[in-house]
Amino acid sequence: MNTGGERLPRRRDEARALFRNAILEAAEAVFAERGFHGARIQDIAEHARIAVGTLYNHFEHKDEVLVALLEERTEELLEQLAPMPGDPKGFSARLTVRVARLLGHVQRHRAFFAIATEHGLFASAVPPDAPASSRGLGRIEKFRALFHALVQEGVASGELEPLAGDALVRFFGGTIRAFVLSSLAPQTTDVDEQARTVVDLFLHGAGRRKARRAR
Amino acid sequence: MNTGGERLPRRRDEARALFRNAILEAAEAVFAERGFHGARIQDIAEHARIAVGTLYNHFEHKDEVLVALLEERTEELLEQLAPMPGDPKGFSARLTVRVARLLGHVQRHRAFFAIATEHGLFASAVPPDAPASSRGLGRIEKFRALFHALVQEGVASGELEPLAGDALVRFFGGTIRAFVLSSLAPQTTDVDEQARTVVDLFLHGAGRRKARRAR
Amino acid sequence: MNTGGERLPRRRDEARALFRNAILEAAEAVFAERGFHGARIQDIAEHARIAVGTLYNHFEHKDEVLVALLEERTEELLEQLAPMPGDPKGFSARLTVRVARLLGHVQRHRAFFAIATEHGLFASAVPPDAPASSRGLGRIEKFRALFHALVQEGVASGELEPLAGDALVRFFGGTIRAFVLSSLAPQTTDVDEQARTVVDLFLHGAGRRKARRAR
Amino acid sequence: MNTGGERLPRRRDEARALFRNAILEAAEAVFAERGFHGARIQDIAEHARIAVGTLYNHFEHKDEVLVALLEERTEELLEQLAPMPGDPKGFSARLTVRVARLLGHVQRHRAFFAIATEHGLFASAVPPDAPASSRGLGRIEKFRALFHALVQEGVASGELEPLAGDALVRFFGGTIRAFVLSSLAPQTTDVDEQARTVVDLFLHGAGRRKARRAR
DNA sequence: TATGAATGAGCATTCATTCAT
DNA sequence: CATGAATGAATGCTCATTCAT
Repeated sequence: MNTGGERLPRRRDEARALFRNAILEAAEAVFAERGFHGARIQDIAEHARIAVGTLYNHFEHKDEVLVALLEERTEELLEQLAPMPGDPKGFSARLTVRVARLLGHVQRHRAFFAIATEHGLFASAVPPDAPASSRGLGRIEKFRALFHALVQEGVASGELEPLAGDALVRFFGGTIRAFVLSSLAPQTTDVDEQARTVVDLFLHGAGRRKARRAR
Repeated sequence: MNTGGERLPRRRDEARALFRNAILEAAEAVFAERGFHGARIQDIAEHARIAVGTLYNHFEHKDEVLVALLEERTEELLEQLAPMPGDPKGFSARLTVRVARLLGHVQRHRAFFAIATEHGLFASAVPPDAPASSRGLGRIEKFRALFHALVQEGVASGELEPLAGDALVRFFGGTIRAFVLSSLAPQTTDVDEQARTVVDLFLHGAGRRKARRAR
Repeated sequence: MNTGGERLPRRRDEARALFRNAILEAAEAVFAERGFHGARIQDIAEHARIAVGTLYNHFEHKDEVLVALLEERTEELLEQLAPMPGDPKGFSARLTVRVARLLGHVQRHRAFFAIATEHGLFASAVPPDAPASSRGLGRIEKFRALFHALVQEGVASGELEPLAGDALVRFFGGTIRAFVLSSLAPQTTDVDEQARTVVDLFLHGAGRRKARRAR
Repeated sequence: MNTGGERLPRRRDEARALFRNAILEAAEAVFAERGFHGARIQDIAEHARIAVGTLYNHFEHKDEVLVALLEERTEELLEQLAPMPGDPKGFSARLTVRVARLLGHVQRHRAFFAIATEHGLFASAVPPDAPASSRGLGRIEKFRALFHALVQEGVASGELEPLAGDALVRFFGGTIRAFVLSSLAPQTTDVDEQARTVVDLFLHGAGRRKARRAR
């Protein structure tokens, strides 16, 4: 049974979502090509095949477009780290598949993440007063929270050394980031292989091991 | 022998260096306060107590100021990683004191490095076409080269696992970066303690260890 | 006889009038608060609780709303100057009560007249090419005509000096305007007292009088 | 004797004044032709044969240009009302020549005063919050003050009836304004004749006089 | 006829860069 | 060389108006 009263609002919302999406995709492309400051609102609008005014019906400021885009892609990125049905059981194996998923997602949105890293995707240590950054903090926090949860998981499972402060969290973030950056390079790399390296290094470090079986 | 011919040029060069320095310091302050795009050439010139035109006698473009500044501070940063007379002998101990020096330097130039990290201090993976970045590559390369050398040192000493590719280099960079970022936060942190953590994590990872002596 | 054919149109007209009125009242409020250029069509529509499109079903341009509003309030203003049943007989007494009515009306629509005076309520001497003003002339003319009639009345009654040209008309207008402006100030003023002053000054000027009875 | 130390600053100031003047004159022309809101900064700059940026080196905002212009012309207008060497002695005769000067000045800057009257030259009763108006108040006040002084002069000389409040001041203002407006009309009018009428009406009103000698 | 989202021309303002002094 | 005023291209954003529903 179709309740007519809902149909119109739903259509409207769908339309809004379509626009919003088109704008964000256009923005992703233009930002990736020209960088944030080089991207003109005009360009984004044209790329989305809408008028400038229309864009401004959906976003108040240019900043807001970038923030929304970061938000959106971040959310997706975080989803890659979430557990999924077929994931293996052991902590390190689980971690490996998750990291592989994350690296894969980054590679698929390579161009965008390249500029996103410059706009505080992972961390802008001392955020400027810009309004964009205010919401940005929330974004960073989500990362930190998820990393934190992952680390706790490892500590709980006994596979991670309980370390004071958030050193482990930062360490994990830094390790991930280092490999995310290399994922951005144009040459295709084996994501699974990379993920294994990430997790191995994260767990055992770069130090020489006496006897080591399969890694 | 008349050294007059040399004296004047030397004076001139000294004067040029003074100007250049004043400009870079002013730029550091203004960039730190307003970010690169928020900093007007005018502001920098005023802060350096010179005229805009004078600034343009020393730098061709605004970009160039940023690049020169990154170059300068990077150079200093790299110097912190170089071996120094009183440094201990063992690889990990040597590494620790070097990392401590680096973190200390970052803390001293906190405000600047905060914005520098956003402008590819450590790595901008897919550099945009901006002229600034073209020279930037050289800067990144210096880092990579130094990190590479450090890692080789460790491998040679037998304390680092020889890993294919530049994974170790990236891993080291990522680990450093993670802690550099936290150095940028306003609270004073114990640099030596941090350095120990960095090196320990770098060497042994976050995994649980059976028996561990002093870290 | 079936009046149905008339009923509907009448209803329609009533509806139109309701809309028109709501719009004009909303416009009065918004113009008063933000001035003509500061008032967005959107604001007016919202204030009238209708959609922008609806407003455009009743007025072709933004200008037209202002003009209609001026027209409407002007008409009312002119009505205050018209003779009314209980008015006294002598010219100056008649004039006084009329002026008192006018000042009272202005005070009641204070906010609007404040901006109206800036948009040629009384006179925009050299009208710009704006379409708004073209009809505006008619409005000014109505004033002039009414003032003219009043002056003629006075001349006919022998109480006004017959002066060449429209000097008297302008003089009367200027005098009225001076006191209208002060009526716009927020402090409540005694309208009757003001009207007496207006008429007295208009009739006898500001010059010193030898012996003067009750004014 | 030429003091070199002063020459340069003086030149600079002269240059500034020249620019400022050119801008104001251009603005007068463009405002007069298109009205304030119709005048684009671009137009004004072009008319002054300078670049837009240059205009902004002399005025912060578009508003400021209008305000400065009003200020400037107002000042000149007020100067017309000031006593001058050859002026006659008696109050009314003195007043007449002053008013004639004022009307003459208005006629010479006809186009500008036409739009100025719409922007609060004489009085904007309830000033909007616009920054432009804040200084505007000072301008109005100068008028009021001068009118007030003139009126006091008349009262002191015994030729004006001492009236409570500022009624006389407003009355004078209104009378002047009425004739200023008609001065704005394109037909050339005899300024002296008009001035006589203004003063006569101001002094004796429009009422019928028994016996009247020379006016 | 009411609606309100889409439209895009229009404009103030900024700021890197130049160049006459 | 130092100076700093002049330059004008570039761009974010507004808002009256249209029109498909």
